[in-house]
Amino acid sequence: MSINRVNISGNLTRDPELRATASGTQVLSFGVAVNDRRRNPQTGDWEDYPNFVDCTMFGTRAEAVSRYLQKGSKVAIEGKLRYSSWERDGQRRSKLEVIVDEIEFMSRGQNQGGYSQDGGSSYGGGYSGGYAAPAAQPAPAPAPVQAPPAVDVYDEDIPF
Amino acid sequence: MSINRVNISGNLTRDPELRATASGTQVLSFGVAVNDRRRNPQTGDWEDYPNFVDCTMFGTRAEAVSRYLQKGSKVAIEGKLRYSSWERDGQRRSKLEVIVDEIEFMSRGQNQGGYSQDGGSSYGGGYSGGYAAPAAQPAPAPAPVQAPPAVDVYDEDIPF
Amino acid sequence: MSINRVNISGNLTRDPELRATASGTQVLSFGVAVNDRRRNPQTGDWEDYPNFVDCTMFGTRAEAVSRYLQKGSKVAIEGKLRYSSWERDGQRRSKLEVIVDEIEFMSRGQNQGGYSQDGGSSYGGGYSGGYAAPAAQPAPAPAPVQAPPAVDVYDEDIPF
Amino acid sequence: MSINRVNISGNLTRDPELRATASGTQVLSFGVAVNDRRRNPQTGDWEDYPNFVDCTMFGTRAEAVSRYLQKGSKVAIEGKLRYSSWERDGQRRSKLEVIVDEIEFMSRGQNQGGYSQDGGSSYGGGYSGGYAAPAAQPAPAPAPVQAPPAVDVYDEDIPF
DNA sequence: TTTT
DNA sequence: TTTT
Repeated sequence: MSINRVNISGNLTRDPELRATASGTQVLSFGVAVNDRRRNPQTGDWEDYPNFVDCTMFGTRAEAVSRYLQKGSKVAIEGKLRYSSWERDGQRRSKLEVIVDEIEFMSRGQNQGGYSQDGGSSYGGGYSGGYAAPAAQPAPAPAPVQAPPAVDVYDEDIPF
Repeated sequence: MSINRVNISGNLTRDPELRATASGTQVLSFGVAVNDRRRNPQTGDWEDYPNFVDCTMFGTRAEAVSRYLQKGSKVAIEGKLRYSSWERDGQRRSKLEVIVDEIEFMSRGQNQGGYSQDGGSSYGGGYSGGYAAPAAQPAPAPAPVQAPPAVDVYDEDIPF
Repeated sequence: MSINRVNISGNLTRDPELRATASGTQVLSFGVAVNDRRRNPQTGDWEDYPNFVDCTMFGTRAEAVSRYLQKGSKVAIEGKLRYSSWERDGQRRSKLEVIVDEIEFMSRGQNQGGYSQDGGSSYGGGYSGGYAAPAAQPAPAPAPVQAPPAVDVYDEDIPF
Repeated sequence: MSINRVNISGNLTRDPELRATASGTQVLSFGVAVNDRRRNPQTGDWEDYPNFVDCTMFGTRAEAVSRYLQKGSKVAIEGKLRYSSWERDGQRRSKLEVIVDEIEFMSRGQNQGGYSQDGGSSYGGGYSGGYAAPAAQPAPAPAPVQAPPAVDVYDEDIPF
């Protein structure tokens, strides 16, 4: 009954892969980049140092979740550390990964459009709950628009 | 040297309030509703049971963060539990709240528009990083749009 | 599917209470003091500021766990925040507590040895595993003994 | 501004190693075995499956902490995941480890007293606080004593 | 092997 | 490379 708890947030580094064990358990694998915002000592600029974390999710939710994730999706994850080791070419190898207990969708992922707006309504197609349209269900093409003003934030030296 | 760690996600239940202590430290207060998705035993429907958590954030980041938050904003928070007690009308009162160490923006909140799109580009003005336009900086009114198809998810009995 | 996670460590502020719901579910209640070690601005001494956290544990483990806990026991706990509210004397009251998912025993509790000494050794009696004899299995009264040499630590200004 | 949080408990798999960077920062390295208690599907017995986690701690506390730890010591740790990668023999290698923010001592470790007795008490020497005598300050050999009754716990099928 |  |  050790304590073994991980909470991370970040972006998928690749599309998730879904497979099944011999006994039929669904297994979803994906990588998450958990960024550390640090100032580069040379340039003085804020930079993201990624921590690449392999994640695995089991069970019926694995299949369901897989439809909402793709490379670039932002997620918050709760899970446990799991160590495994094996031998390759006479060399001992090991890895530490995260077994996912909970996952929350923080973006609607690539190509999922839909951040659409109703003229003036308070919540334009707002994203407000951890749910998202399946990646497979494309939204109608939205109108052109500029990139979000994230730069402002850097200008203000606020590296949350 | 105790362990004291909280990780929660949820939506602001009210606009945040910014004040300062006598010594000038900024203090930001807000409430977060952390929903438990449970099936209603009566109806069999999935329902959200809210856990209302008071949050307090100190320091220079408090002021910066305040500009990105409003009622309804979705956030992920990391912090510590803090207990306080006082007397009112001869009655002992106490509360448990969360002192915020980290906060991540998961939505662009109410009235922050801006999820604008570039016709066909992969990421329509997407929200992709925990940054958002200040609430005080209104976006031009966007075109009307349907609500997101969150219902699909319920239809499939997937209560993440 | 919000994130809702708490990890704390501390000492029981009272003996745990075990009861059962109408439907027979076991419910264990106890308080935990999670100490913040801070320097007193007046005296400059390290002092413990307690955060009193109410904890509740459900299910068959509740009964099992109850036998290992008593006032003073040190524990590490993993759980979730749960909010509840009610009315008393026409006044709205609410509380935030921790629903326990995991508990780890960090001490053998009160009356179970009492900082006793073997002639001269600095610390009579190791503790090394997270398990302990049930509180219900009383140990013979130990001999009086001095306080533990925790002072050494303070002498070195190490306030973990 | 990502969330990156780890809470684990377990035993040191080796004595910690203290070194310093070129710039003089202290660095403490140690391994922690975080056990999963699972039933062996073959035998039906409860068994510990270890997750080996490398931990690194920086700064002045690293040196202080090193004196309280040794192989076998039980600790609770709070920290962050950190990824690093390098090349060896033309092969890309990487690792995921935990950067320690907080550490709490849960045992007095191996060779630090050893279940010694004060005349008659069952368990000589309580442990109640997260502090311990430095490893460097050896205790006189304690009297023989029975093993702790951890077996009781297994007998009752309670695998906390 | 890598995301924003 | 491994702890209890």
